[in-house]
Amino acid sequence: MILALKTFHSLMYNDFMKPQPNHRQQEILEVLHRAGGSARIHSIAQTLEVSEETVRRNLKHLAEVGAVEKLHGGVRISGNEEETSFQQRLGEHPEAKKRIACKVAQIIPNGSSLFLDIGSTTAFIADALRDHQNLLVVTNSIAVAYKLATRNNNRVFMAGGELRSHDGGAFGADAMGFADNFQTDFAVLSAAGINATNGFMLFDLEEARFSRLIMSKSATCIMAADASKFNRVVPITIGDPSLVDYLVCETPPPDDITSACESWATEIVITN
Amino acid sequence: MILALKTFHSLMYNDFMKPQPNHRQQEILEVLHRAGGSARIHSIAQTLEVSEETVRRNLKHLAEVGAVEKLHGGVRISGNEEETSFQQRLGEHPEAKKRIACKVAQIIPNGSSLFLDIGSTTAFIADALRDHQNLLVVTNSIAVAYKLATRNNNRVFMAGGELRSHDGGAFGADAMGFADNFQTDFAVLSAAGINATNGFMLFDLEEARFSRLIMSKSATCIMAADASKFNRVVPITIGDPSLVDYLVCETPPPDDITSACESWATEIVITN
DNA sequence: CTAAAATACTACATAATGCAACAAATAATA
DNA sequence: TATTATTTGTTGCATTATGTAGTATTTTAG
Repeated sequence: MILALKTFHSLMYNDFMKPQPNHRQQEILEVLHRAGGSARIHSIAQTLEVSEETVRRNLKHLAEVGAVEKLHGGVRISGNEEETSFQQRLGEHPEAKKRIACKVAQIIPNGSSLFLDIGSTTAFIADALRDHQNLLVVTNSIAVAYKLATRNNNRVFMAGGELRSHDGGAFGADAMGFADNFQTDFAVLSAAGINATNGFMLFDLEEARFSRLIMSKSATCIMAADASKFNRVVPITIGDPSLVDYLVCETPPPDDITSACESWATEIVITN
Repeated sequence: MILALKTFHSLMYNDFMKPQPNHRQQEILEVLHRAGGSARIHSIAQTLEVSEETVRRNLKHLAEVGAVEKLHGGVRISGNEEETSFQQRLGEHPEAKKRIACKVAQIIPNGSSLFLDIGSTTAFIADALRDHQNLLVVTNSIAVAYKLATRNNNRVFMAGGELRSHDGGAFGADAMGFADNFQTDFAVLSAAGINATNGFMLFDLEEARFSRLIMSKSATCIMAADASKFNRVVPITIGDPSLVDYLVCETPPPDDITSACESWATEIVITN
């Protein structure tokens, strides 16, 4: 009898039930993100100190939701967004990101002070700001710093430390303390996922912490996100979405996100 | 019977079956991207710590899908061209600096730890180190950090702070304190002037201070300088020239500098 | 052109990985 | 506390990947 029940349960579980979000899955996504988008099951299991079967099971759920793609021996984050290398990420939705970046650059006047976080969209924004002058830029992204330093009388403040190998970002307590010195006109952020319930989300806890900090230390907060981010499964929320003043995207978001933005007092800016 | 089955299977597999996605292939693509789009099978195998046969097998699958093109002895990513240096070509003696940079890169083995200071020649050296692997790089130059971070499993430590607008360098007490954390195999410096009396010289006091520090904190010190630096009038001396182990230049220096180098126990390396 | 070296391919044995079922541990709930 | 739901670890077996050795091919050097 008990046996029969258990068998029935496992059938239900394996074949029909939609798995709920699970903290282990968040951990796995975070490990994947830190590893640059792909990793071996063995290494994930070792990092999380669990058995490989556990990793496989949770990966199966994530794969069903479409968050990851399973490969023999390993896994990679699905979608083209979270690709293997930073340079590669730059090439994924270039046209949408470029349009978004132009729009963001229009919002920011010459002489502004701004935080720029790390991310592929942010790198495009740095490009779009190349003709701006007298900016004061605070960033933890090597790409942003490289593009904006030594130009147009800008002052660029780069947070130091070890640069993460997959995106060239400086994180940790030192970077947070560095950013804490500043109070700027704008914070320019990017999100890996947006939904009406949780607001703006990222894959990485450190990125989320940094984003929270610079949101709180700027007068105006601009979030940049292309349409692929809408209602995407991402583990970590960035923080209070009502701190975001503008959401810049290339197509109008779904209705639930639109109405959520109204409740957050977030203005949606669409590129044309 | 079993043998027959196995043979049948391997026939099926090799000749007809579509290969499954495999994490090894993902890893190979990542290595290729990091290596700038092409690499030798031998080096891929070494990087991934697997046999060359494994690399060849997976490369065969990737080639069937059209992701890569196989060459004898190596492979390259299909269709893609990789980025090259841009801004620095406008510099003073690009061809000499490039030759010097290649020579410096030959001195530095994979897996080394090194300081790289700021300077136009140093930027070329960073380019020349693009195929090195597992480097630990400490720098205060945004250009160096940008070129070497997110490549080949390097670890890059960038000194933070305000980046000088003319060269993208981080200086000051914070940068010095940051560099003071490290002890490296090599220090790679450049000089703005060299003469027999004063040794190596720079225009900028902060640069000179930083150079002195990293000279004292490295086992081997490499000075890069093109011929235009010989017997040039420059105000600030870098420090004890006998700490410099190698002087790399593209033509032999004048006799007085050559004999001075002998007294400093500095070996002169000429590019050919 | 020829010989030597490096690279590539094949076959097979071994190792690693994936999968399903079940047992044990943990958390949630009444 | 007892019960149930959920997660995790383990085992046995099928599938896939890898290393090795032998051989063929291509490249390089002379």
